[in-house]
Amino acid sequence: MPELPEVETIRRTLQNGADEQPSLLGMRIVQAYLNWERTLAVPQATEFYTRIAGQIIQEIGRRGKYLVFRLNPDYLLVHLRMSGDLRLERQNQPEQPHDRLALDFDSGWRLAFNDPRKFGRAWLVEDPQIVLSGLGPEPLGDEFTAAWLEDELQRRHRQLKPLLLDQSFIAGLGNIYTDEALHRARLHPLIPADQVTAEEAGRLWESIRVVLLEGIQRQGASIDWVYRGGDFQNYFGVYQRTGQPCPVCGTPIERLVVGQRGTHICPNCQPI
DNA sequence: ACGAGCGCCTGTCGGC
DNA sequence: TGCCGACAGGCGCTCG
Repeated sequence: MPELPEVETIRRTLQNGADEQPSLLGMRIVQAYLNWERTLAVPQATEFYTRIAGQIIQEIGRRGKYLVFRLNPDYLLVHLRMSGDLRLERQNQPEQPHDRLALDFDSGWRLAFNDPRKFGRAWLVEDPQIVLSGLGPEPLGDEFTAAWLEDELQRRHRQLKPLLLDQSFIAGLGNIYTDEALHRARLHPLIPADQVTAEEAGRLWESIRVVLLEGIQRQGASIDWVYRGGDFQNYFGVYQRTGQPCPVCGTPIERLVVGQRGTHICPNCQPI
């Protein structure tokens, strides 16, 4: 379930707490568990256990689709990939199927990293830049301006959709929000970046931000069996709406494959 | 530089 | 009912 709005929703919940759960801030890690070795990218499991014990959650940040837990002195980074999720629960709760990694705190709470498909990863590092250095700008940050986007598009010849999905170009967009942003901007996913006009680039810039902000406002999208409580899925214009009418013009939504990813467009609003 | 293909994994769904 | 392929919110790697 992880694109920028979903990861941001998880970050806010862990940082601020929610109805039935406290904020993680200030909690001290007393023990770590690893059920699937490959979930931990670095360091080795034995070093991980001894190094993370005793560290305290100082801050919970986000960069692109990465959650960044500032400890002391290390950083714990988590990427949920396709099916990852984080659960905060009491330590007397039973382990769930597909729990891959867990942290027990001095408060009696446990943070569990559940990930059926095992694509998710965690890193314990001194410096988060070791993991994050290749990422492009934050689409909701100050660096990401319409002028920047227009300029960068002019310098590339890639198809729009694979370019927007490239985390080294912009950090945080995934399949859902890319399809939604392109639809809102009335741009076909296969258009070469350098053929996008200044006006179209401005539309795309605005669309990316609006779609991400709406996703965050609706606490993300909940799809399939991975449910988190967000309801942005009820407001999709094109994503997973093949055959249904475009909310703008009523034309049936079409599905195509772009860069091996299922892609949804309105053929009327998004001509090639 | 860029795109296609594939690997990593498990689960769900639709068609036969 | 059971089997089988297609597909899934991601990304890193090869190979042209």
